[in-house]
Amino acid sequence: MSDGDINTKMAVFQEKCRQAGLKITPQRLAVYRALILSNEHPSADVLYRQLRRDFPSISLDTVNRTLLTLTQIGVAFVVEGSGQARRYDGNLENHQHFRCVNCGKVIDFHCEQFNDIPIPDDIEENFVVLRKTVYLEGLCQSCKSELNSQGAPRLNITK
Amino acid sequence: MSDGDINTKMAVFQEKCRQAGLKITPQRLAVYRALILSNEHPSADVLYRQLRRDFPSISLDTVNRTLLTLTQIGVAFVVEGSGQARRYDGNLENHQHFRCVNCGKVIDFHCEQFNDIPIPDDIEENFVVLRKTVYLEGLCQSCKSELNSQGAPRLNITK
DNA sequence: CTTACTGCAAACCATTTGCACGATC
DNA sequence: GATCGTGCAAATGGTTTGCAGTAAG
Repeated sequence: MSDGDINTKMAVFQEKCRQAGLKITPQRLAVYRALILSNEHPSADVLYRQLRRDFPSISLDTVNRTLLTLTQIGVAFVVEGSGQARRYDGNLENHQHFRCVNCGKVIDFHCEQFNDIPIPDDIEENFVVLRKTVYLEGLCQSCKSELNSQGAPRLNITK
Repeated sequence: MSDGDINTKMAVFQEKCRQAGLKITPQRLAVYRALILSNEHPSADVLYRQLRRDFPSISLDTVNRTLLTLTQIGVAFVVEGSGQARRYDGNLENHQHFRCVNCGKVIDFHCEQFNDIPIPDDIEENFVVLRKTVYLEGLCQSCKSELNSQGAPRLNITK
């Protein structure tokens, strides 16, 4: 990513913060910048260790809280299923999962078309693929109506 | 699932245990049975509470350890990313993730074809879909060669 | 009779919460 | 100056580990 791209993203981010009524703090900017500069889908801890170098007073809590905020204003998201208690599936037949971001339920669904998706050549050649699945995230039927009846839903991807 | 189906699965499971040199214990059978009877992708804790009803002496540790064993002999798997520290992604462009089950790294890849997958009607109608992604799991390039050079790899999906 | 499995307790790690101080608007 | 954000400390929840007793092969 070029310096220009980064500056643009930082500007957009600051604008989003203002729109959301969030204050622009050095910590917030630093966490967001570190996140978009990373391509390793970092955990809070990884970012924290990194940020501490340039920002010795930053705390892990702030990193955690800031990352949560970033997902809430829609400038970041949580990598598939991470941060949830480990869940097991004993059904080895080909199927897909939908996860409700509100209640955490994982619901099976089936779709022929999904099973037939080919794996890209560059992956097939250099990696060993053990599992392939389509993953959907959103609101399940009951959470959808629950949130509708409450008015403005505040979607919290990490819940 | 019919009683016949369950009995078949239990028999296959016992055979797999023997092949893997694992002892057939009442706890192991109970955990596996509870898992395949559940369609809610349970966590260890959920299974534990359920199992305790019929098996008051079972411990949460045994459930945890047994579930790990089940993934190792290939009769169960861990639901996408669950059980890992929460990881964040600040890249909102359409892309897919490959997760290495050995080192935990999450690697981005791109594939036009994946972006165009339609969401099944029954999901589209009853759920709110906020994110759609193809998720691959396996061994990355470096772990692949590392494990090759070590001889028989013992794949541990949860690591 | 040997080896592996289980249950318990303690340790560990990631995440959350309450609170007082400090910074932003 | 009011409100929100931060850092600290403690609490919580999930998972792992070491160990001694117990059960399976």
